[in-house]
Amino acid sequence: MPLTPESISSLLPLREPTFYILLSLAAGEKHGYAIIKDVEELSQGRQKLSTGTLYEALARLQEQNLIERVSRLQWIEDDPQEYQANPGRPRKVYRLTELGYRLLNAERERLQKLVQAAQQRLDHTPAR
Amino acid sequence: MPLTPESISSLLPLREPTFYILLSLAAGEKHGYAIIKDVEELSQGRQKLSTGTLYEALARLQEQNLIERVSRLQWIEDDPQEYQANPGRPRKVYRLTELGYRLLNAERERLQKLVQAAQQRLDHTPAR
DNA sequence: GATATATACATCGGATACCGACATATTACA
DNA sequence: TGTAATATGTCGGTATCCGATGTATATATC
Repeated sequence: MPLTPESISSLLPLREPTFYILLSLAAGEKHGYAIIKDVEELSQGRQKLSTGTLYEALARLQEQNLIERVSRLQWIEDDPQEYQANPGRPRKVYRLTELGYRLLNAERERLQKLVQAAQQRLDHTPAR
Repeated sequence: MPLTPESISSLLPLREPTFYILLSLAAGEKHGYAIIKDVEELSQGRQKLSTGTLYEALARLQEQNLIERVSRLQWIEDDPQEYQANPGRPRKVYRLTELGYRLLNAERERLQKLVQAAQQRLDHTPAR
């Protein structure tokens, strides 16, 4: 059952891998395996997605209407050169939905407030 | 088995409720129920800890050597006025350990970087 | 044409933390 | 005696993560 825009905050907080997956897709549509590599780079090696985490998350996010499949398989419409440079199993490409963008932004804001609150507490507390 | 300082990063990321519990204790030692109320205020109503979450987390964090019991029950050494103003079941008071402080700081730094990375991505991405 | 290699997708079982519901303990006060 | 307030503790269900394992498609090499 797809979610309505109203229920955004009920999906927060996102767990780390999920947040990174959405963040990766915010920069442009990608297929699963590319997300794994992008997230590792984006996080400077801190977040290595396991395939289990990734593909389960993609299925879940799709069901929640936060991401959607780009209809065609990527390699089908690639030109031959591009195709030869990217052999292998056909790819499934995903992109953020409008709702996905909003969720990602909501989570970013939430994290920002959290960090600020933590900053305050820790700064105003005598070092120990 | 208590953890060594070296293993700090293996405990990250913390989940939201756990982070708030440690953050609450960073401002001074507290008993469990007080943490629940403090976190609700600290998070401006966003994080309401269930008792299940709280007391399970306290047991876990203690085992991990991130927090420790203050030896006495609080009400025993309270002066009578204070005692009469705080009736009820005896309290168990906790405080952060040195390791707990370091973990909390590590997590705050990690979150800060995450927020920055997200900020960059979302700012450099065409609005949609 | 068999085998190896690289890319990519998918599923499964175990582990962990969260959560709401429920139960219990201590004291004051009517 | 019983009710309210404060506080701690336990249990079963659930969601997500994660590593291990398996499968699919194509190229290259022998």
